[in-house]
Amino acid sequence: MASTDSDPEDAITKEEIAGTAPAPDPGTAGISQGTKRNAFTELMSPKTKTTAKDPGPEPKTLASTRGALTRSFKERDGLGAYTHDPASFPASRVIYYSDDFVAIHDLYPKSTVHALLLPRSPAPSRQHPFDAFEDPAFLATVRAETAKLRRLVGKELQRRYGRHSAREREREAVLDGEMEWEEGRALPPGRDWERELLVGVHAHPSMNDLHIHVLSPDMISDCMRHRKHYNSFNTPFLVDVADFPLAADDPRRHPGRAGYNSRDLVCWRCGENFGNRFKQLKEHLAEEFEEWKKE
Amino acid sequence: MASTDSDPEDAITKEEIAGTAPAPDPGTAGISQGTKRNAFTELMSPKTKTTAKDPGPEPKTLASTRGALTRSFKERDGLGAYTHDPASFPASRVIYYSDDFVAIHDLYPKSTVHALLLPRSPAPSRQHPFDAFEDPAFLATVRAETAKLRRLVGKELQRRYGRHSAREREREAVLDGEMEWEEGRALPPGRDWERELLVGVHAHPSMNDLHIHVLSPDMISDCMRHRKHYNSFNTPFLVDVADFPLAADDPRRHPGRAGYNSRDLVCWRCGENFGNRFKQLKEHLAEEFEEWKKE
DNA sequence: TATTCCGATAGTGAC
DNA sequence: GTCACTATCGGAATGAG
Ligand SMILES: Nc1ncnc2c1ncn2[C@@H]1O[C@H](COP(=O)(O)O)[C@@H](O)[C@H]1O
Ligand SMILES: Nc1ncnc2c1ncn2[C@@H]1O[C@H](COP(=O)(O)O)[C@@H](O)[C@H]1O
Ligand SMILES: [Zn+2]
Ligand SMILES: [Zn+2]
Repeated sequence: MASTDSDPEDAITKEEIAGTAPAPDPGTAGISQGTKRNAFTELMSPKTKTTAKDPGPEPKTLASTRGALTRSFKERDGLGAYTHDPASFPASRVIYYSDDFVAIHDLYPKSTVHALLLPRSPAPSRQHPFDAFEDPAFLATVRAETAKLRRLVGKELQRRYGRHSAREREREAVLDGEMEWEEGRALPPGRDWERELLVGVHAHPSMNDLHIHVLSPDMISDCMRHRKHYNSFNTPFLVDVADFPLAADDPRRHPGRAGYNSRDLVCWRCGENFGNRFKQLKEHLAEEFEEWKKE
Repeated sequence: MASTDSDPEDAITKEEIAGTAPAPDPGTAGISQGTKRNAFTELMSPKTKTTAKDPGPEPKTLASTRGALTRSFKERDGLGAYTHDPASFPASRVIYYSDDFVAIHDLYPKSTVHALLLPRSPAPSRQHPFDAFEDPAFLATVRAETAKLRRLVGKELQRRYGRHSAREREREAVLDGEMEWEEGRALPPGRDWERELLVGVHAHPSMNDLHIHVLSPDMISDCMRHRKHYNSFNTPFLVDVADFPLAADDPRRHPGRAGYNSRDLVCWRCGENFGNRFKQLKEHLAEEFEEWKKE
């Protein structure tokens, strides 16, 4: 039961990444590909009591950033800080950035891995995603960048949970010569972590700056606190980037009318219906998480 | 601010009434009429952490009583213990009893003084009050006994709050010769505490044994905890004993349909509407209580 | 369908 | 509309050298 210091599921500490300037190469910046640890680890989860060293979801940090920008970031404008000045954030928060995009770790992750892709173009950033994605050129660049971030998040899941995975271990065993394998036959592919990721936008975002969610399907997080959190990622309220542009009569254009957020709670993995019993769903999800890792 | 040991608003301790057997005379038993203190004082209020000396609203006491009776008192039958064996309770709980009635202090009082009258006749005791009161003879005896308890409770209010009351002090001043008063003119009557008491039954009782509430209108109590508590004494859900027998089409026969218990919270004294804001109502009631005592 | 705090509402179990 | 416990649901504020 005791986890070791090098447990890949552990979050690294702030100190361990201190001084690491965000790398300019958007493809790999913030990811130490050959090492066990990388920037895809999170700060201490929010709302747990803040320590002296780590003030948690930092109103202080945002406030100080704001001073430099002569601009006020209200509650729902919090993501603007990242696109305005990505360099001011530690690598534990900003995964990478370029002139056009910033990728970050969600400050209130709803799964064990939860990243956001933030386009930096001011105009579409202020639009509703359904409107912004009407522009085919913009949609294309977002899709391409989302694919990149998706690969990174997939690799992070592999790094964290690969050792639990039956498929990954099979591949490893063949590679290490520990398992019989027909000469010339293709290697076992290992697990396709990317395929299971949730990638999309909320039908009615609360944060004003355009952002695309890229997250593990596990829904394991202390920040997952109520029904709307869960349903926003496990109903049509989450609109896959692949689904754009939306038809004019797509019901997801009226998420309130469709009532996605008030649906019964249903396990994403086995379909069990939990009604309103959020806490029981959470306990069930913890069990599903263990099984899921083993696939 | 510091209260003295003899503050008439204080509850007396269990020790002070220890060994006091309930007096057989239902008219005055449990009330020490000539003294400052009497049995109209309450045990430590429930749900505050129980001490070793006073276990609070005593599941222990009821459980041990049950053993002697070879009978199980479930949650909603808790009042049966008093009519079955009133002598087994301390005078701080049982105000008085006779062959036909037991008067007790409500274990979860919803006002500073809150008594219950329990008829001991088994048949009507198990009926809904609306049905039991269809019997004119029974209703007459209940009315007479309720009038007695009402007088006792009125006297208790006078004992507790009389020193704050302008009308009581006026009378006292005349009696003491401290105030000019025309020769032969009737004395100032003092305050009619009885008149303000709430006396009645709940349109849909939760406790199975027939009981009549007799309580101060102040609604000041730690046991007053939610909207239904308050509305059950401050809407037509409380049916005055004087209103019986009820007409066949009286809307109070269908309290759920009438929605009394889900009404907005309205101050009993000034009529201010607090909507759903129970806590604010409670704070307001504390202020009203101070003013009310001064009347 | 931002978080957080606080409080009102709702379901359960009570031997 | 018993109590007591837990959990769910609901509104309001969120900034201010
Ligand atoms: N200051 C912040 N930094 C990073 N992520 C945030 C911040 N504030 C909110 N979020 C996340 O932004 C997302 C906004 O969700 P939505 O607007 O519903 O698509 C949520 O997942 C939040 O956890
Ligand atoms: N064990 C008990 N001893 C004395 N009073 C009780 C007991 N249990 C409940 N009560 C009171 O009985 C009353 C029942 O209210 P109702 O049935 O709505 O008329 C409430 O005022 C309770 O506080
Ligand atoms: Zn499941
Ligand atoms: Zn008032």
